[in-house]
Amino acid sequence: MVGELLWIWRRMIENGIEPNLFTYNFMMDVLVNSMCIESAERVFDVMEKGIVRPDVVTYNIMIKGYCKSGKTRDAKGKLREMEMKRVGPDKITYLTLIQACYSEEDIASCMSLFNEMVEKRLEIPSHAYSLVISGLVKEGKCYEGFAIFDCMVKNGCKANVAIHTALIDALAKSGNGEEAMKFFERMKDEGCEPDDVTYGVIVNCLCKTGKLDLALEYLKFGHEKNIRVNAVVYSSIIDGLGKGGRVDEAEKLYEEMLDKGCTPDSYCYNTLIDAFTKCGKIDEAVTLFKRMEDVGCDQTVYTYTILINGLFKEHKTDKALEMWDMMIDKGITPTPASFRALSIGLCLSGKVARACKVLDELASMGVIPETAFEDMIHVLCKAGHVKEACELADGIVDRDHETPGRVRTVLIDALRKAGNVDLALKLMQSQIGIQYDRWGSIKTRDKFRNLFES
DNA sequence: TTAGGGTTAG
Repeated sequence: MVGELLWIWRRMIENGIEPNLFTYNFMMDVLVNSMCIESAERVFDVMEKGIVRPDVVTYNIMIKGYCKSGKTRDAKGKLREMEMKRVGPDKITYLTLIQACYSEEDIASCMSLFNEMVEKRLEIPSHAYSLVISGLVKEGKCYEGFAIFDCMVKNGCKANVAIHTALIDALAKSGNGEEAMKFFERMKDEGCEPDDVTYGVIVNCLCKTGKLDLALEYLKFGHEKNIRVNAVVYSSIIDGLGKGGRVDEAEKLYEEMLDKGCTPDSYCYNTLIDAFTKCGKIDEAVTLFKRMEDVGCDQTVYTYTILINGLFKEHKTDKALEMWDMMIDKGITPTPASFRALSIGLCLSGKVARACKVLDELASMGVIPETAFEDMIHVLCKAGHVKEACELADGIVDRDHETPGRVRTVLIDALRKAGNVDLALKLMQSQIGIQYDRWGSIKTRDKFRNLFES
């Protein structure tokens, strides 16, 4: 398409036909949609130097191009350029930019762009409200989200199903389950028809607040009313059932899901695997893990974390380590939570050194789980392996991972939380771990493990 | 001629 267009374009120029604004913009849009951003930039430059100057549409297309290629900064620069060249940005300019900032989770920029729209008295499309409200509530700013919602209603803009859904979800997540249900009723009263995503949010809210049977009723209702029941609805209920110890029902629901032709996603598999590991059905969990691979469903860092936790719970240390290695081999980046699962399991099975080795390997990969040592020290103290905790603390300082003062604080806290108040006090009163000279550098350092000798 | 949403897990 682009090649043919360029050919025609060249013929036009050769025959002395000067493209008009419409042709230029059309050309720019084709280039941008084909991700030929640099070519679009060149056309833009030609226009700027020629007779047919870029108008608001040309700018909007260029901004779209920058946003599509992740160059949000350039896109914002183009907006300022428009203002300098006195080409007034319109609602499409702002909406394109707000969308890009929203995708990058830069809600502060969404807000300031939105405010500019308000100041310029531009017509605000419902989608702009949608993005700003969703962005605010995602950041936990429920109150601010509702303020924009009220302002939207005042301006005569009707809230659509997405805005209502985002607000219901925000209420549910901030612990106002009842308010969420009230808002759901209000939405229906106002003639806004809930869709499958709204039901997903409602069902999830019910599951999280322990109203599982009500969630199951909604599922039944959905089937009766022929509402599309999506994988999220199933995952939420399967998770709720699993966490409530109703694993057989969770499994049945998974089968129902398959019967109804709803494809389980990785969330769904993970929740069911989690349910299996929690009730000791580790073999079933591993079977499901293998099935994910067979059906081409991505095994994520969550899948591995759940299984590593489950395998350690069943004292299958080698299998858990195998799972960890498999994850690394597949190029899946471990998260602090996944390392926590591994390190806790290893520490509790007496393999503290192995956990430290994995931690060093992670550091060489550039992955540093921030609370790793703290977690390990806490878990060792909690299990009564205080001597190992102290040895680990020494190891941490020896490897220059942390300062003696910081490790000392962590150890005191861990001892206190584990109920070992005597040792915590002893450590507080002693000089172990921290001996500084008068310039503030470490003079000599006593080992934490000496806590047992004095 | 250009823009377009919200939900789920360790």
